[in-house]
Amino acid sequence: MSRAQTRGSRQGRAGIRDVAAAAGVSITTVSDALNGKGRLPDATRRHVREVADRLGYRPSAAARTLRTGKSGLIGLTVTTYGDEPFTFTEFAYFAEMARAATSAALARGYALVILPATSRHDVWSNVALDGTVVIDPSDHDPVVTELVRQGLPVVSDGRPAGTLPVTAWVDNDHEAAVLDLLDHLAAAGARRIGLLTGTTTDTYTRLSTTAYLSWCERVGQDPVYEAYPAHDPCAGAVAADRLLARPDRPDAVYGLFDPNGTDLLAAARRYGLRVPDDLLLVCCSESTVYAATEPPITTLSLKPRRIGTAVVQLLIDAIEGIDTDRPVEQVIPTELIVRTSSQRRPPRTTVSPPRSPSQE
Amino acid sequence: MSRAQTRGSRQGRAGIRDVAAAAGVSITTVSDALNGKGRLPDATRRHVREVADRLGYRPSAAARTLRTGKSGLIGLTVTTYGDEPFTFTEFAYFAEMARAATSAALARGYALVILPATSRHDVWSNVALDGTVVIDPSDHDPVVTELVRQGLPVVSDGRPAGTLPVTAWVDNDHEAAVLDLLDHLAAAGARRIGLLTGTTTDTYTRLSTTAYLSWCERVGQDPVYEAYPAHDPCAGAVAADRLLARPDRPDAVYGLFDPNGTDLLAAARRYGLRVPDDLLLVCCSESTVYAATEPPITTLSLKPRRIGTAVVQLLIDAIEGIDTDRPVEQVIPTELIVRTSSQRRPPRTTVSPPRSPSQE
DNA sequence: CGACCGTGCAGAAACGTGCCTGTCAACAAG
DNA sequence: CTTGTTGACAGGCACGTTTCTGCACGGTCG
Repeated sequence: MSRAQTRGSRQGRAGIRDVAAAAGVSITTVSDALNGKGRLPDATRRHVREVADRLGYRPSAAARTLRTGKSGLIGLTVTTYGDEPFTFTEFAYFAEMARAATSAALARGYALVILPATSRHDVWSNVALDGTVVIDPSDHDPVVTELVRQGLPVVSDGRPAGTLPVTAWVDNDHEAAVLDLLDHLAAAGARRIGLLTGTTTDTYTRLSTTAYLSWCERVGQDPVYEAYPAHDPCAGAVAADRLLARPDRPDAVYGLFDPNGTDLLAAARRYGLRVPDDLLLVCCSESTVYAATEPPITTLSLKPRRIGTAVVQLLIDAIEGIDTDRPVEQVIPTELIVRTSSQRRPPRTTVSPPRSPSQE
Repeated sequence: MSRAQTRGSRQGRAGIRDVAAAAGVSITTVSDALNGKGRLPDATRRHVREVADRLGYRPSAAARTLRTGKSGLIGLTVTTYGDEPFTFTEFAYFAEMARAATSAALARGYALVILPATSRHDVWSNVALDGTVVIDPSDHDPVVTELVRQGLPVVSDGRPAGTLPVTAWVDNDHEAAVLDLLDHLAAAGARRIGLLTGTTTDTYTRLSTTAYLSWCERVGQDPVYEAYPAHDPCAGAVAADRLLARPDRPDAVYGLFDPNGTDLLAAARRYGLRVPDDLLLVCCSESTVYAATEPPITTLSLKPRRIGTAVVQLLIDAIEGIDTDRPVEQVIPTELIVRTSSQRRPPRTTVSPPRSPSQE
């Protein structure tokens, strides 16, 4: 009795015991009634629900997690440069991808936790995750191997390098995208295509660059490229300038990173080059600003929304042990959004409209 | 003994019991040794740590949360339009703010959970939060009142409207910022300043608009503005067009939302207006693209990184019951980044350099 | 020499759920 | 009347920690 009083006078939230006592039933009945399990008459169910509502009862997430082993939390791990969680160059991509992932997770009753890969270990072990999404994991990522060792499903955005044992992955076909794009530029009249690339060794940069080199070899063009540390927003402008200052100046450029479009446009203005007449321009970006620049710039979209959605679906399937017919290795097609900057002879005077927000 | 065997042969992770058994000490000793509590000789501490490492022991976050009542998780709630977690117009702001908030939280041992305000209730109650950051809560936000009722600290980004009982808040002085900005335009020679604003009733839009109206009244100018639903990216371009098509066409425009800069620039081109000669332009944005547009556009920065950091610091202080000397109502100054678009007579030929990434 | 005290550790009670195992009544079939 | 069956609930254990309480022990002091 003194126990009951202690509980009853407890500060804060009401527990399942209080509900059981107030409803005149047992704890089991309350649990079953609220979770829709067991075999109870509807009258009891309604009664218990009503009492729970009246007391403002909210089940303890921690206790439920401890008991069931499922927390309903998914980690969203993003590679970091320096001490900031995500890098400048991937802003729009990450934002869109995270947005889609959050939506998809929420629709299936999960929430997303942002966890930088380089974060202190104590934070990682302090949150109970059901699984993790890893964006572009590095070669032998210690975080990934540790998670896999703990038996947690890990789905990566980006084909895992080496023998990284992820549960599933989703990626674009970066090589095909670059080859397509270079063909597009060549068809528009480009004779010497330059590349603005990064000095980092992540998969995206590596695959795109080798695709460029092999394309050059195939068509017999000397490669013309500049590499810079992609995490430094100022270095991009400098590298764009360097590329256009070369004696073997290209008449078309593809920039691998989001801000390269404005960087290259500014550099072209500085050298008095007209776009697209003197210089064709394409960059990889998710930003809508390139629809309204002067001139509008052709972009390669990696479809981050589809990737974010796919990654989360795969992860939750793995968590819940559902054997869907979804392949565990998915390749999402890219989309080349052709605008003025890559058309030497604009066949129409109309400008492609801004992308609809309700795209898939 | 059969118990011990059952435990020993358990699949998956090792528990604190296993560590205690392997180290030949009690559970208490293990807990104290790993958490740096109690009074133990260093030899015992080292021994226990070593055994724990050898077994790959990771304490269960759920059990710890259940016992201590602290989860180390902070909610990041963002208002939603439609079914997507965050809106288009706030992309750069939200991304920067979330990035800073994540960093600040991580530095103090917390992780962030993204939780849209309109999400289903079951997701909210399924995650154990120590507190929540709310971005721009609406008037009588039901989520906020519910959280406060549960005794959780809530810190809002944006001055809470009405009598919303938040623990603390951080905001810009939007009125002062707009007044300053309008003075800046007037000093640059603007005679009739127009406004591109939103139809929503959130605090930011409301305060900025009333500041504009009161400034107009003070200087005796007729207000010239167009409002549009800010969550629709296409509507912005249309509204920008409408504003410049008016018979009382303004010779300077301030756009409240991030994409308004490119929208207005495109509209000006359509009407053959030169910037800044025929039209002065300023918009509120965190995007770096406006440093490289033609011409570069003056922007008002709300300093989302400082806001994100401040919000998290206040929240964690409240969670941990620390009585700092930090004020619970903080006003962060805005920054007007003056570029060519708002200077009728460019005094220099140099263009302001892109902002350094290492700004505070 | 007994009372006292600080040290080093162990036992066990929570934390709040979910679920497995019973119990008890009612009822039908034999 | 006995026995099997089924519905409607109660009891109690387990999840893996943290932490309060307390025991044994050796040394010190009155």
